[in-house]
Amino acid sequence: MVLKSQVEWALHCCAILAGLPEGRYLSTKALAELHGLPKEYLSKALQSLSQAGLVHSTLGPSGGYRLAKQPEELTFLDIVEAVEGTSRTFVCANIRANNPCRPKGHCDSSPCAIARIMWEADEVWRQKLRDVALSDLVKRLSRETPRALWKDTFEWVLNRAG
Amino acid sequence: MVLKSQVEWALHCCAILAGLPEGRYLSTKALAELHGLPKEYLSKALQSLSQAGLVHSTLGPSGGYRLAKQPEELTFLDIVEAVEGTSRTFVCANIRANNPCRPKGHCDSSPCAIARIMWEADEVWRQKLRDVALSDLVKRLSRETPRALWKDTFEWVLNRAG
DNA sequence: GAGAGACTACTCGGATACAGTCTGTCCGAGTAAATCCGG
DNA sequence: CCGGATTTACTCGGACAGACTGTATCCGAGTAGTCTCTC
Repeated sequence: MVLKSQVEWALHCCAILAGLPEGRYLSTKALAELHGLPKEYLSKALQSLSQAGLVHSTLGPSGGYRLAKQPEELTFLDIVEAVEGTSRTFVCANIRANNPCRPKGHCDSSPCAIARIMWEADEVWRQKLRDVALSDLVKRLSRETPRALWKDTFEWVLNRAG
Repeated sequence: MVLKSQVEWALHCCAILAGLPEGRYLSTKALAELHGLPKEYLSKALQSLSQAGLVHSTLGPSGGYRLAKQPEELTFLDIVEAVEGTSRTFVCANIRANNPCRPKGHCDSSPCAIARIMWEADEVWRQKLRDVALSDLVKRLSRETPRALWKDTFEWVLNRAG
């Protein structure tokens, strides 16, 4: 059970988009080159973000993507769920219903205890991701990235931004 | 990103095995019939538990599986990791290294901030699963399952146990 | 110089392969119980 | 009747296919800005 690589890509792209000046757009091509990723496939991840309403897109030359909200209002969970889907990581097939000792017509009043425990764990995972805003990520990255590289990168981005 | 169905099966099987008297074994066939599962495939889940050292197996007639430890010493995480593997749910491809602005020979001192955040979330998920022992599950199940069904089930199991 | 039409660059979506994993099945190796045979 | 060797029945464990999802690529349709050509 591993998250798709698109999750990582989407997070990196959002971090870049968060540093984009208001009103500017950055194309899939630029994002793909910046991260060394296949453009066509990366576009699928960005489409997911777009469909989830996290980013806004514009067509035509100098088109591309920008964030649809402020970085403070976007959480890790928003991005992860946009790509990975919102369904829980544990699905309960309710196999207890197959117990041959079970009286016919017996109906379970509540979900299986196993499922509830697994869902609780799933929920703390999601909560942890909800607690981190995109702005927090940008702060961390700017602190940990060498000053020169950070500056060069955003110069590069601005040259490519429409 | 969804856990395999074998995880659910393994948890249910361990709950049954936890109710088995000391020294008795229960076969894959019995566990499969009890849960309405394909015997051959369920055996793969049990093999995983066996390889992880969570259960002990015996061959021959009246052979099968029993827990290798006390239910208090087995956690949800043990069982989940035995089936699903211990690797993290987020893998970092370190795509920041592909940044064309990066000076040659630059070496990252620490893992990417994105990976660290994702790994923290992964860790709280695991911790939540670590906090629940198999004995806790059995307690919950015995409380929530109708008395008669609970009794009949273990009678059925004891008749099949070698 | 201004406006209309053609052109270009980009996004978006669908169609199409390829690979890896999950699901499911089969058969062989090995063992414990049961049986058989000799004493 | 008893004990040991043999047979048998049953188990686990690994090897072997099919289905599904994730990964990756390509191409066409639609759009907005740009360019060109005409008046």
